[in-house]
Amino acid sequence: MGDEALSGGDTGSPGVEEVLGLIRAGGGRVTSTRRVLLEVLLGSREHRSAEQLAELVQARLPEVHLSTIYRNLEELQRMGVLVHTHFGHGPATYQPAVGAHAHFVCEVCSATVEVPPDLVARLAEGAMEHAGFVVDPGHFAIGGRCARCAGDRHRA
Amino acid sequence: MGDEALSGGDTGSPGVEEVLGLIRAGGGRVTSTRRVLLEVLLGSREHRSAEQLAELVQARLPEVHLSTIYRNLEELQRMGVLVHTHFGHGPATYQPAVGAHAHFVCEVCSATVEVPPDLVARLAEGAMEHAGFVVDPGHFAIGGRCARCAGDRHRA
DNA sequence: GTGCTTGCAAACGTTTTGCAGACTC
DNA sequence: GAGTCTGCAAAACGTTTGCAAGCAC
Repeated sequence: MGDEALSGGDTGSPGVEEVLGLIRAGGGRVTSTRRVLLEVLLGSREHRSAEQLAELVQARLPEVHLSTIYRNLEELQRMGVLVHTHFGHGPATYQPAVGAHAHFVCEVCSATVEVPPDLVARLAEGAMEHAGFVVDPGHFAIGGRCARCAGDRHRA
Repeated sequence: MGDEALSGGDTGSPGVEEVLGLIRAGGGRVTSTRRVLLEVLLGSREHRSAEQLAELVQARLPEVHLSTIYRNLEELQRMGVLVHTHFGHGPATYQPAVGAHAHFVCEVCSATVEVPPDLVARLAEGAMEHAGFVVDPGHFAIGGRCARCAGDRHRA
């Protein structure tokens, strides 16, 4: 597919129609599955699993199959519209590439907290200095315990 | 047999016999599978997948089954002897809890680089200040591109 | 009409689980 | 002997793939 910039001149996430236009420009077809998936996906900044996305799409298009969701997610990632993150166990989660953040994820209660950008920046800077490593801020989750669960020691 | 002399392990990694003693003290049985698994596991600081560990154990005890490895790894984690890490795709990897580090993992070539302790410390400090979040330094891998792969941009 | 996309089913790799027999204590 | 641990088989889980029919262009 093309490697053109996504933005149509605005500052936020690309719109559904923009992405569909890119797909068409690259020789792809615009299907209702793709339109609905993009609406669901770009409509929020939440990260969602493939299965959750399938359910949301199926609310409007009951025939859509999970494997179709996976295939479209893969292509949207190739296009740079989405990124996915692995939260320890459980399924990968997908979110729009624009505005993707790193996350802390609680290993006890699974709560997630966005990592503040300056912390990520400091880590990325250190990684570069130490090892020439370019950190991908949208693609990792950092495990630990959230404030609540860290407070409860052993509740035996 | 083991060629290491690990004793009174309060500063270094616990020795095989120490852990076996703990198992026995908890009502567990000392089996040859457990002894060999511990020797393989504590004998290096490398992180290895369950399947790799199974192969290493099977070199000495060919009958050992993968599911037995998983069950023992799970128990050793409950005991705090081991931790596991998820490296994006692929299987989880296991390493001794003592001396566990965070890792950068290259998303292109899969190379791993240890994250320097002071960087982890700074991140952990920031996480605590920002959200009261207690980072678990042994349980996450940070994606990105290593120096070599970051140099090659798009080789289109 | 061309050929990209889809639904379905089946395979995949990793991890977990149920069970009867083997073993440690 | 009692209770833990093991091998085996099979399932569970998230994800990928092969194929023929369906749809956008």
